[in-house]
Amino acid sequence: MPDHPAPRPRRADARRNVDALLEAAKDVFADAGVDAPAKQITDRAGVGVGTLYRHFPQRADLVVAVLRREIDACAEAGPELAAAHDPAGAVAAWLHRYTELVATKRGLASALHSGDPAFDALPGYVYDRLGPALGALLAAAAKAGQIRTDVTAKDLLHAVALLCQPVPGEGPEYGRRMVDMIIDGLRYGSARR
Amino acid sequence: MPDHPAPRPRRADARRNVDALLEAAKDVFADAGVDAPAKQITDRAGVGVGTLYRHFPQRADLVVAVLRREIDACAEAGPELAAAHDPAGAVAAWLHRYTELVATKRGLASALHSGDPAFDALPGYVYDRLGPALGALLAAAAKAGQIRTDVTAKDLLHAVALLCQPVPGEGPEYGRRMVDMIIDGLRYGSARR
Amino acid sequence: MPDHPAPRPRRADARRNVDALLEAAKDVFADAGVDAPAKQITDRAGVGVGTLYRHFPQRADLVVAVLRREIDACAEAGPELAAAHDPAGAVAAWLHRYTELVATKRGLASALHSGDPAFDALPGYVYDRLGPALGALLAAAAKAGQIRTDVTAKDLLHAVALLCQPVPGEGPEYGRRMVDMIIDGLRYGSARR
Amino acid sequence: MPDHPAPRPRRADARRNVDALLEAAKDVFADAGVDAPAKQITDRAGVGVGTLYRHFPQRADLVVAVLRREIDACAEAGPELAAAHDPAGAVAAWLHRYTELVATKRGLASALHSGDPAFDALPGYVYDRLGPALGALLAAAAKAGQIRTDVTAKDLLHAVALLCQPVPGEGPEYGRRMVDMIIDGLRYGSARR
DNA sequence: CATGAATGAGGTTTCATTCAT
DNA sequence: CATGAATGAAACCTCATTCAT
Repeated sequence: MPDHPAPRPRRADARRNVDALLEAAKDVFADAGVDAPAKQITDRAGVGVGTLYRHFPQRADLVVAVLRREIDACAEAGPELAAAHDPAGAVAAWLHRYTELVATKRGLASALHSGDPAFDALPGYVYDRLGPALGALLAAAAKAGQIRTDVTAKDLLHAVALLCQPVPGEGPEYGRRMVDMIIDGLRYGSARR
Repeated sequence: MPDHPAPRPRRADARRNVDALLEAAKDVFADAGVDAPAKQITDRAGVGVGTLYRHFPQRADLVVAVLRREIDACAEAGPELAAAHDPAGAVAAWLHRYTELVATKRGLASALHSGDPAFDALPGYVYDRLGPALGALLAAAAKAGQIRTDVTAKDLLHAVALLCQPVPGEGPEYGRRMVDMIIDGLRYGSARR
Repeated sequence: MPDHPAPRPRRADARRNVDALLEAAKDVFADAGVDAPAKQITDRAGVGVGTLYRHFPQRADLVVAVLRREIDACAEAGPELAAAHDPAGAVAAWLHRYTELVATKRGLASALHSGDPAFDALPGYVYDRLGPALGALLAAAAKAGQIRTDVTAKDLLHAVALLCQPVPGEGPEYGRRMVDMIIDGLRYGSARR
Repeated sequence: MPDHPAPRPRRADARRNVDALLEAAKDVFADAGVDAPAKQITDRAGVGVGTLYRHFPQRADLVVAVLRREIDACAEAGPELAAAHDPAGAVAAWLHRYTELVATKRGLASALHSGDPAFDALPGYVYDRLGPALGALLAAAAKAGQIRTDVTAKDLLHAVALLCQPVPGEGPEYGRRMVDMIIDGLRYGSARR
């Protein structure tokens, strides 16, 4: 498993700026696409443009950082959800959380397709981080006899990514319904067995 | 069924230019996204920028025209495919053809999501044009006893649009496999019956 | 006195087009300045742009033609006004008419100042045409003892052009008041004498 | 008396640029009219086009700034002229100075007539700034018994603006003669009294 | 002769990026 | 380190002019 280092400034104010930029960039990318003017991001983050370029010299650096942050947050949501739901419910809750990431990734689609080698590592990062996170929840639910056992985390990540993409003309509840349907499938397999 | 008029210039040279622009725009949009510079399109079409702006004053006008052209081409491909394949094969062939349109539409996703009212009529246009086209093929295959009868054209259009989207990190053969899987499902339902 | 030939097409439809263009250009110049798009003029005239360029190959040709038309119309208004008013009243009426020309000329000011030699003949044309026109009215009024006799047509044309220019921030009645004041001065001089 | 704030950049280099732009714009407007290409202005000012648009996002902003600068300069010329001439001579000198402003304003006429509300405040600004400036000179000259006392600053500003406008076909000495004539009128009234 | 489609130079404006403060 | 002013390349779009129809 490759390691994926993330740059972190030392000084507290610098770190605050980086955080603000990532938060702002996530929102702006969602609102206006990856090609949104840098000024829009720095204004929302409350910093000067120079600060953006100090921390993220290339636009791709910022995009990668935003996505990794989202991926990390999604991966790290596992334990908390496991504590708050029964095993199968935790899987469902986590998959719903995961669709947010899918939606984000979709917003960045044009950047990801740009061919810039800076993005090459991202798909691997997704599975490295999310595979184990979902895998643990699946294992727990399978152990509890609540879901079928023949579905891998990777398959599920893939299927949900496809089926739960936000569809033009449909609201977010559409993806929600799709996830619920998948969960039902997982449970059904368990019950029949 | 609402009518969807498409403006067509009178003069022969003007029509040639419009055609060249649409063809060029389709390719450029696929290569470089909807926000590609206008010059890239006009150069590929072999016309001056002024010609682009004469026929498509707004960027949205061009996008809409490209999509309608694709939709029309897809709808009109039905009869030819019906003649070249057995009924179920024609459905499969048409769905493969349809995935090209899905891929195109995906490239224009950011435009379609822009909220510009110019795009409002497009989703309806898709179903108005493609529903009957696929419907006819389905009916023929069902009549021949080759596929199950309880799937509507609209459902199928929707499912294929979701499942056969080109996936980042996967080649086009991925979508192909997915369509084949769906077709198998249609045939299987027929056999069981 | 130099002669000032004006081009006139032979065919009736061509002449109609030229007239329509001059009328349209006068209005458009007044509304939107001399730099208004040619299309605006041709649309208002109801002809194609090619027709404009056939008759007025240079923009200056059109400007000159519009002004000469206005000057001619102003000059030719003399007899009619003489018939409709008493002698001094005819002078006043004609000077009011003349302020319209001044206002027009003012709208074309930037063109006239452009240094284009095409405009060189215009100032002379103004005096050649309007001097006699006003002169005749002045002579009649002087002969009738209604106005003073020591003011030349040229002086008056000049003074009125200065004092009755439309002023930013003042409506057209301002120029009217100024003309009336001048007329009073002319009469007063007559009375005192 | 309303206040008319003028925005001034903080940084020294920014202020230098703004000054250079205003100076350049004044000259270019005089040479080539208000519609002169922005590039012409920035080249003369020795800055990039972006700098122009940073400080004056709209063309009207630049026009207003140029005019206010001219008005201010004219108003502030009073004391110096008062020190250099006898009282009536100072009035004459100031009115000559004022005709430069009139000429400038005339060059911007088409902009001022555009109906853009950005210009609405300008006429008021003229009288607010120049009324007191000329008023002080008039009062001093009247007190010295050199000119008549029954002419207000506003009347004079207005009359000079009309009569001393540069006339097509006449050089600048024409306006000079007109001002001198007016000054004579002012003195004559004093003498007769 | 009239038309209006095509052209492309030339203007405006935006914005990524650098760098003085 | 942070800021935001300056830069200018590059995009947009308009419109004067030509010329095929």
